[in-house]
Amino acid sequence: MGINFEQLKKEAILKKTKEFISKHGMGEFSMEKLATYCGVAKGTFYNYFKSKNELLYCVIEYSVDRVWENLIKEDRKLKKPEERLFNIVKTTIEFFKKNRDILLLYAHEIKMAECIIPSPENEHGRFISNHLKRVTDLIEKIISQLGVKRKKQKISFAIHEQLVNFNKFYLLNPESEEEDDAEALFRFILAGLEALK
Amino acid sequence: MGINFEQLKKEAILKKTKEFISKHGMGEFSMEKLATYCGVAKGTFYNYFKSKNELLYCVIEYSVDRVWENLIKEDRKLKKPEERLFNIVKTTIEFFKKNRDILLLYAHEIKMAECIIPSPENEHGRFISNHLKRVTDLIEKIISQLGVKRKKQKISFAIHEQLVNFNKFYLLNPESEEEDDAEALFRFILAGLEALK
Amino acid sequence: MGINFEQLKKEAILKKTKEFISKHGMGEFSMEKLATYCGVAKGTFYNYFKSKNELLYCVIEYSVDRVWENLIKEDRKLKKPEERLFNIVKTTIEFFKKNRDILLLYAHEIKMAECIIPSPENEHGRFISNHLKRVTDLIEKIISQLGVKRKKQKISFAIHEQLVNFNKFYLLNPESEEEDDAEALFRFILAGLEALK
Amino acid sequence: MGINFEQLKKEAILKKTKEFISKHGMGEFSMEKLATYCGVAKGTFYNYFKSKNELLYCVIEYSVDRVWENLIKEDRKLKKPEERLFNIVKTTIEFFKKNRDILLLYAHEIKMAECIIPSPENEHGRFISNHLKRVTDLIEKIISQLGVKRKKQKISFAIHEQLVNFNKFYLLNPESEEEDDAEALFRFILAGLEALK
DNA sequence: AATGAATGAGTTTTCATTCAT
DNA sequence: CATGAATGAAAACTCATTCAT
Repeated sequence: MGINFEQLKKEAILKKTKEFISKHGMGEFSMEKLATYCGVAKGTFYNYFKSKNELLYCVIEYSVDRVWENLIKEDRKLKKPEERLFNIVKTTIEFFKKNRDILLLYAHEIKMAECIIPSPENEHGRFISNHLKRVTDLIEKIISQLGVKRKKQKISFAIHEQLVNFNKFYLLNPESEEEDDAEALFRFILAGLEALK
Repeated sequence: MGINFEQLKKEAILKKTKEFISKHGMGEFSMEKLATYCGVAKGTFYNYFKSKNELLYCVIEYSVDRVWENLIKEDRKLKKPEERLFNIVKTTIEFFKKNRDILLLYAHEIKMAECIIPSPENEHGRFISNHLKRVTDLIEKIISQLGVKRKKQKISFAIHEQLVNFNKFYLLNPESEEEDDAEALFRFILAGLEALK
Repeated sequence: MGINFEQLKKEAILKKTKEFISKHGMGEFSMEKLATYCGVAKGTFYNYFKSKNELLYCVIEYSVDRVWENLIKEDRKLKKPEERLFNIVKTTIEFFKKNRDILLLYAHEIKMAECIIPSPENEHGRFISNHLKRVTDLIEKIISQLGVKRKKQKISFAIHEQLVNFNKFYLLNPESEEEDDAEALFRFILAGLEALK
Repeated sequence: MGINFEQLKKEAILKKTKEFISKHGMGEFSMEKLATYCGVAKGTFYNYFKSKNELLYCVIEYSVDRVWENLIKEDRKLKKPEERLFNIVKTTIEFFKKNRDILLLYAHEIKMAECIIPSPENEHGRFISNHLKRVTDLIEKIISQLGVKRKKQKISFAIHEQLVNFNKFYLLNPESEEEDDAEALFRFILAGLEALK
């Protein structure tokens, strides 16, 4: 059982692509420019991904899997619903804070999926849909434990959107990051949930 | 004081463009296809807008102004902060529910602005920034009235993102629209705010 | 009922393309070079033909239709099978002599159809098949009149191939063209047919 | 005097290439695909042939030499011109029937030579020209024996083209192969030749 | 000798924009 | 003003060939 070099190289490309988009934005993106940035030939990408779109889809899916990993690893160690909810708030905010390029990709994915709604007609659309589902399902279970009875699915969705999009605030106001933002948001959400029991 | 035909035609184009994007998505968008859809020649657009991007920026700005108009018209009639907050929740959700095409445009604007952060370097970026500011400022004032002291700007932003993005839920789950979603969200937010006093 | 400018322009492009291939061969062919040769922009071709392959298919079909027109126009005026056969021999040889570029295209079509056998799976393949059929059917009727009973379809095919490919001889031996080649071939074929009655 | 391994490998590659083209057609041909089909690495080909075109030229020349071998071996045993002519008709038709892939290559060679006329400017063009000449010269001698006086070169060429291209009929009509086609063609040609004495 | 990842020149194709009518 | 054919820059993609291992 040797090392999967193919996989390693794929991931190296995905990482560099993420980095490029993060630095220069999607408006600057082209296979040519990416090749120059990566210091490889254009054709090389096509040895690993069958088209530009496939490469971009993979970057998104790769990033999205990293978010989930971060989230679930900690969640598994926790029991109390309050702690689990706090973990989600904190981890999500932290993760996007450290990976702002993903935010851009997330946003752009909307365009690539050719619609804000991840289309169920293609594999990538289904991947994004499924990811959304696994995260909101997790939140749903937690708020269930907290005693929320009605509109659990909607509220889970609303909370998730809030966390994911909150990071835009840091992008717009780079100087205003504080340690206890996650805690404030957590208290805000927890109190809100109380009102829905 | 005659009729401003120029302006009328511009608005007719903006409306049709919004409609086209709403129906076919940005993935299908091209000046050619838009021309066919509008029943005019491609060149005509260039008599009213200096480029494709300007046209699209104008569509967004036109739509965004409609959101604000709806919001502020009702807000001016109200006094109590709870009522004003409820108006924002209700109006925003309702508006996007009725104008899902704007949601798509909003999303795509991210791409056009070539960055999720409305760039302060161009007029459109400034317009979007300013719009965001006027809405969050309004929310900030209201939650101030409600007694919130700390992190008012951030919380206003978080609430606004939640309302704007909540509509995605309807897009993903078309069958699940209910009358009292706005009320539930309002109660959730109001209770949350209490915790931050 | 005005002039069909679209059609006229299409035909002008087809003629020029034929000319280019005739002059420079398929090995030199590219949309770029063709554009330069025609004195128009690359993009122009795509306003009239949806892809490079469609353009090439159209050139062949256009040429092939010219062959048929030449053949059938005269055939309709004739009654005696000997006269009709002579017309086919003479017209085919003459036509290819005057339109050697078509010969090259005919040959290349083999490659484009991705097989020497015109594939029944695509429209172009069907067009070529049908053309082959209409010509050999015509020959078949004539040799029937001449009293041939057996293997009429095969013999018609063999005669047609001989006529179409005979022109290669002129290409290989440019100096050896003579007036009475058609007559000699006609006598050769006619006598051969006698033996198959 | 050891075994020429180099030559053995070259021939193994040529055989496999012929086979590949026969199975999948030139449209599917690429060095990559051929490598997979042969179970060797792309680079290997370049140890034996200096380019893709050289490889393909060699395949054609290899095949063409097999045709000639078949033809001449039997011819040497025969004396009567009728028998010799029948041998050519029969052997050519049989050979192409058994080696349809060559037909495809022959056809494609036209493209590679970048002209239907085998170009005298390169070695391959000269090879094809010479092959054509040795076959038509043989036919010319035979029809001379049969008493044909005029246009012997042209008639030889016409007969050869007819035999080579007759196989296309079998490709187009796979079900219609018969034992006595060669005989019918032979009688057709023989009778035709009588008329040219 | 064999390998196959990397290469990059060369192609096809798209589409916003212009401009003569 | 409206038109839409023509434009051509820019982008995606292919594949024969090379070369380090």
